[in-house]
Amino acid sequence: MLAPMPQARRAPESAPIPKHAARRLLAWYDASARELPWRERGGAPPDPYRVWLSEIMLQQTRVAAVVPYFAEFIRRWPTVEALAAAPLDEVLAAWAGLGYYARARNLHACARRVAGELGGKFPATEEGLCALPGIGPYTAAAIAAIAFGARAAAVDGNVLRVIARLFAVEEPLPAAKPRLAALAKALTPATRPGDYAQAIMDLGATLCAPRDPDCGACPWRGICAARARGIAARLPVRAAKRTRPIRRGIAFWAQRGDGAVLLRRRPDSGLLGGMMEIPSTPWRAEPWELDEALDAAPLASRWRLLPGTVGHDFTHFRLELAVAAGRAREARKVPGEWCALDELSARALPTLMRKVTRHALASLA
DNA sequence: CATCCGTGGTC
DNA sequence: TGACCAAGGAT
Repeated sequence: MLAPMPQARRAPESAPIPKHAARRLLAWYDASARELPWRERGGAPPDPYRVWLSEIMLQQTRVAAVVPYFAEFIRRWPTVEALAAAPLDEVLAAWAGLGYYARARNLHACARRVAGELGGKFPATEEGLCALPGIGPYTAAAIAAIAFGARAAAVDGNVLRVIARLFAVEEPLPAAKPRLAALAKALTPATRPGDYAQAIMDLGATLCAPRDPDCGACPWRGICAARARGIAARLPVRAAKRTRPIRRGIAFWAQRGDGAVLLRRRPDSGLLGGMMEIPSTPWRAEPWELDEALDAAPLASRWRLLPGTVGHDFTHFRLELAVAAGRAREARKVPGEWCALDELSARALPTLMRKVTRHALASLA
């Protein structure tokens, strides 16, 4: 029987770590760093509250989308104690439009933990941070490095891409993540780890972009294995995704004589958890007939289907929502709550429901 | 590990 | 226009 051949593949621990890579990146960062509201200038010590808030908002969300939300949150709740004292519903309403609403619920829960049992102080270690709601491995490392100067490697999507290219790792994600994370950690310097964490993410967000990377301007152009082999643009390799199914439903736009609209609160967990909505049928693959949908209507009325539909793409499915309009003749008790039209903007309505509102108002105008 | 969570930008 | 994907976390 033949003995198995030894693997020719290099173990990750033995991959050569380029000398001075971190120093070179930091020099590039010092010369090119963008000015962002949560970034300290002039060597002022970072405020862990601001670092934490920005990192939660930046999860799977672009800088441009976060900037106005960060400013508004800091204006309304300048400290973790202020945020902890706010009603959850106000926090959800302020978060509306930013997406991934579990982040807002966890944000609030985390603020209460820190302001309460932790005496207003965020933990300074990755382990301590990771135990808090809404803080996972990436965010814990980012806060530990940026706010507390710990030598922690914050490995996000940008870093995975940069490292995959730097070492020309062709193994597909997500299987390659542990290897890439180990390489990222080995590359992290003991000096200025917070600036380094932001620098490598900045590199991924600007020059080392997913497509058409600007390798000629990269501080690592001389040491990048993928660039040397001409394969930078097609790394990292990702496993194929499946196509999104379509779900359909009918939303019920119920208006009272005074113009108020009927809203309903969604369950605390799951899709759009804790947010407000226009009541609707369940969402399913098969289209609905209006007659059949009336079983799910929040009240009896002469419902009529408005022309057109509202389309919205979630991560794992596309939703096509028709809208039925009806009048509530009496002020009798119905499930949910009535909301005046000019107060809708202040409610915790996710983007999908704002689309429904816009659609209904345009059709009825 | 796979799946579920929003939204907006980009080509 | 459809597909990709972004400073991820919870389950």
